[in-house]
Amino acid sequence: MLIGELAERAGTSPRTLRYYEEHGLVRPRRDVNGYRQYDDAELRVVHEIRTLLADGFGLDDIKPFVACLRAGNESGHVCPDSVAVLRRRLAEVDGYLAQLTDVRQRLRDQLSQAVQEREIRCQMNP
Amino acid sequence: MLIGELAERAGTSPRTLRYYEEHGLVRPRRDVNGYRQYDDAELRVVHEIRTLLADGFGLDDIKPFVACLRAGNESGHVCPDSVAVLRRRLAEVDGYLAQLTDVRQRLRDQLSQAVQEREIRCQMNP
DNA sequence: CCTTGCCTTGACGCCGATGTGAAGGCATAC
DNA sequence: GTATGCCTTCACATCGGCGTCAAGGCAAGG
Repeated sequence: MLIGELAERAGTSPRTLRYYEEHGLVRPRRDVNGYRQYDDAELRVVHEIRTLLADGFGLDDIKPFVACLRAGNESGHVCPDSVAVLRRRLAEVDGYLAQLTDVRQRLRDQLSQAVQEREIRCQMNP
Repeated sequence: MLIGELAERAGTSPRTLRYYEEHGLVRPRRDVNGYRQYDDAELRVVHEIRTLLADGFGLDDIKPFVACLRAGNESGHVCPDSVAVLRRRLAEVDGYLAQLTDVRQRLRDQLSQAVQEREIRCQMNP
């Protein structure tokens, strides 16, 4: 499978696949041409990468998951390193959630306060 | 008040204040030197900017709030434009919260699944 | 006069995952 | 031969809120 085909099958671009390779996440063989040649297992790997990216992981965080898959495991998140990353990310997400919840509360407060100010002003200029 | 003093009083840096000015958020007079000269009201403005930034607003979003303050209002979020931005941002934050909540759920699922796999493997290799 | 310490403008660096060319090689079909 | 459509590497652009030099002006005190 050439890079274009894998890109299409994975719903991404050749540029992106080369970027993953540059960061050691994907390792194609090379044809006599110099063309990258991927086997079917790489599709699974790329899907894993994309899913984790969508969940907010960085490429560095994703490495253990890929290694775990390559080690023959059915899923990438059963290995100790993956679990460590999962825990770290979970803590991060909890932090963001707390922050966002605070922000949301402040926003609501400010909105309702703004509305009140308006009502007061309307009573003053009837 | 010179830029260094305002920066210190606002808990930020001269570079940052110049950046705000570049984006039309702060408008100092100029001394004969060419030095920026700020009056005390600007401290309030800078505080508003910093608070909103901390709540995730971009500099463009903040403009209406500053304008509202300059228009003589006691708080920057009572003007219609500010309220519009507040609403938009609230919707955004709700979106992020939903997303993060999903991610969090997936993370927890993957973690518990990983733990289960482990237990199974331990039973197999006692 | 020289140092110190403020100020000025201008411009590049960062971070991360990609887009977007440029310039060229290879393969297949006409 | 040439048109098409893959592929290759190299390298700059994006977004935002600054940090961080660089090179220089101005003020005040020794």
